[in-house]
Amino acid sequence: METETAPQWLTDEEQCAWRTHVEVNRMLTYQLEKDLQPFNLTMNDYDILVHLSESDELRMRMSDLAAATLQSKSRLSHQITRMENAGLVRRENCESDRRGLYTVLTEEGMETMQKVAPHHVASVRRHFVDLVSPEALGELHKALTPIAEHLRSQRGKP
Amino acid sequence: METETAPQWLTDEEQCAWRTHVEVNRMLTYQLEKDLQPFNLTMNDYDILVHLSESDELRMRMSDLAAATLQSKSRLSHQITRMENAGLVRRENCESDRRGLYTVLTEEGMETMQKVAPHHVASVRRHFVDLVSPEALGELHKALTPIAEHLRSQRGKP
DNA sequence: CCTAAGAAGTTGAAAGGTGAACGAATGGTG
DNA sequence: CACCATTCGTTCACCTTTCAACTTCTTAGG
Repeated sequence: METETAPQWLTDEEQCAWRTHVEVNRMLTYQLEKDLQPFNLTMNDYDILVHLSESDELRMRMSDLAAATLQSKSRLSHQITRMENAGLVRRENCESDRRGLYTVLTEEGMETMQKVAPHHVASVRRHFVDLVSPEALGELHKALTPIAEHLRSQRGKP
Repeated sequence: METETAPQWLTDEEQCAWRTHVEVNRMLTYQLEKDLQPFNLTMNDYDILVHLSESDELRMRMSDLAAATLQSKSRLSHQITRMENAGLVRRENCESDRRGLYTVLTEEGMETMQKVAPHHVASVRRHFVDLVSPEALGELHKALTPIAEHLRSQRGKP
């Protein structure tokens, strides 16, 4: 039995909006990454530092950190090894679950964070936030919210 | 001489909007990539097929394709080698500039494109376009346009 | 012309990412 | 308690991306 349906192509407006969105993301990622380079950090590094610095006791379980930063355990494991070698974080055993580990922000990691954050924020302003009015930013946020919710609900489905 | 300035942190609204934007992008990329997997294509592959299929004579110079898809020449070269092995494209010499090469869409590449496109479009609808009203999509587009322009103007600066 | 500067693309090694398989530890169930 | 499914995090083999070096060709200037 055929269940073929005529494809529901995008209208011109939809296509334009979609392509702009994709393009902005790629270029934005590129710029932010570039602005972090002088500090020898990637966005991935930075993201992890942010999560740790905002968490209780400056530490997070590997799994939680992987979920929070939307990456696989495998990738995070490699990533943390690199950051450990760079002195930004340190692994620490978990008392309550001996399979588990904490990633802990080191003093040096914290200092790096504090040094870099203003530059990164400036970069986000320069390439994104300050380019649109607060109202437009609000609209943007409102438009993206249902999408974010949908995508969160999809995570790890068939 | 100190040129230190108090960092201009993001307001709560700005931060929320920004974080949502980043999160949407990561999750969306993940989903779209996943929806292409059954066809043995990555978004990078697909993007290249789209560019070729929309270009004159179904062919583009390597450099132009690299610029259009926002990747380095080196990366594109490896990428095209893989796609060539998969039979989707073929390299062809350029008469007018003997340093140059064309990437040409093959018959098989075209067929793949036609087979996959409806699914990909459906995926874009399901995870993005259809989740917001046409008005909201318009607002989103309007908000992103100045950002896109700014970023285009930044490409390859110091 | 001839030459030097530079553009087009490729290459190979090193770094980063992926996914399956693994050992260790946990926790619910009979 | 003993079992087995499940979770935690790492590791291995394999693939992709990056970066710098390189070849070949073009082009602008003397």
